Amino acid sequence: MTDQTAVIADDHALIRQGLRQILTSAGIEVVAEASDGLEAIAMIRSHQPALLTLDIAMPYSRGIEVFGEARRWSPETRIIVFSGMTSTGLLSELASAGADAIFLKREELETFSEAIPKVMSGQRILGPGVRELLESTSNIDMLTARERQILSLVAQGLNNREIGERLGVSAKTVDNHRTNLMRKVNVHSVAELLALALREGLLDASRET
Amino acid sequence: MTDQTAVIADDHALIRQGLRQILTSAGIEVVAEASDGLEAIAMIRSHQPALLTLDIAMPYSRGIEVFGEARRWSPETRIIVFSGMTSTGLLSELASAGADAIFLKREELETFSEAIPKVMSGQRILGPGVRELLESTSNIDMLTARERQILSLVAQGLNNREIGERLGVSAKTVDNHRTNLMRKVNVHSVAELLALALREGLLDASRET
DNA sequence: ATCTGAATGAGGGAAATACCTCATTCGAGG
DNA sequence: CCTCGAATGAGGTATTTCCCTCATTCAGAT
Repeated sequence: MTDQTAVIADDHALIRQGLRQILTSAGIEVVAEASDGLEAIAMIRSHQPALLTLDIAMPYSRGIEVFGEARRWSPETRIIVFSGMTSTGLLSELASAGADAIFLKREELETFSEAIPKVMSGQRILGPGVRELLESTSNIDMLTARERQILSLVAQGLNNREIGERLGVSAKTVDNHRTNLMRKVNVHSVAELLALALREGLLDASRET
Repeated sequence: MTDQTAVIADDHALIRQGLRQILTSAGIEVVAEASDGLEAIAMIRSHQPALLTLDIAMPYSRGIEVFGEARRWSPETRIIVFSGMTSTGLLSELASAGADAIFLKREELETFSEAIPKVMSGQRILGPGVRELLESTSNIDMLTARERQILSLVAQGLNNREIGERLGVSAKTVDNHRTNLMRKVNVHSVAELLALALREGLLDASRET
């Protein structure tokens, strides 16, 4: 485990290419690449690399779970998480779940390359963009888990009745959660709510996989 | 202009890294990189490269304009457009505006590297993902300009009255436009509408620059 | 010259949302 | 033990959305 091996997990080939380049230059051997969560877990399990670069493509779904699985199957592996989104909720979840480094994809190249040896030697790194986001205390991250879940379903176009069915609660309960969460973030219509969620990156904007 | 030079325009350093690698391997010299639209135009004007790889980051705003400007200032430059979004509207606009190649960022690496010499020799290429999207006749691109405008305002969280005020028409007119556009895309609530708009990349999902 | 599509506006009704109060349960923490 | 937050659910009302029909104007196409 003291060897310099890495697995890259990202659904964009172009990003993988960039990362491979950076890692190789840093003297790290890229032993496998994965383009989805399942593949990533498989690669982690079989290679037990010293480093994993993990793209959290979709918030509140598999991304964070892939992280957890990776940790579970290869606890010694340092994990660098890349996020395209800017969800403070997800970011802080990752931070407290023990990600060794978190970066936004939009960070500068130097940020990555400088961070790599530090991470390998055990330091924890947050990209500048991530640090900024985590410090900006939007009232958005005081939503409860249930409220976030409902927000996500609202954003998928479901109405209260449908959400209630999906979650196994009454439409009225959903209505209440909605009222509460809307008061918290201070908006007054679905449109405003989704506009905010979109702005804050709570939602996943057009995702495959 | 028969030399093998290229300019890369993309706001993600990681993607630029990947592209630079590919272009260099194809025997093309990357003479400049740009991380925003303005910079891109400046680079195009001063370098007049044989090739431009252009990231259309945001739909319906500067992306398509950057394309037009690039064409204007350097008509001989072949332009490869990369899109992260999947807006058929934007894609077909680009296609008819004469982009030499259009790819989704999620395409396979080979797709890019194989396409480069072809584009340099004058062929026009559409990535498989793009081709697929353009062929899937989504009724989304039969929205009128006014309807798109209203969709955009709805997505900003405004209600009918506010949109009416902003556009100088009655709330009832806005209501009618909404009804029409919702019928066209076959959705039945703001939430559904925005979910679809988001999915189709009609909106700009949290953008910096 | 006519026709079609786009934008404008209205009336009206069914449905959903927004939001208030109130109540119960349950688990975590002081 | 007891309080408090979170989740559940209900009653009730005002507002808004959704969507139907209908009408006028105007520009561009046939």
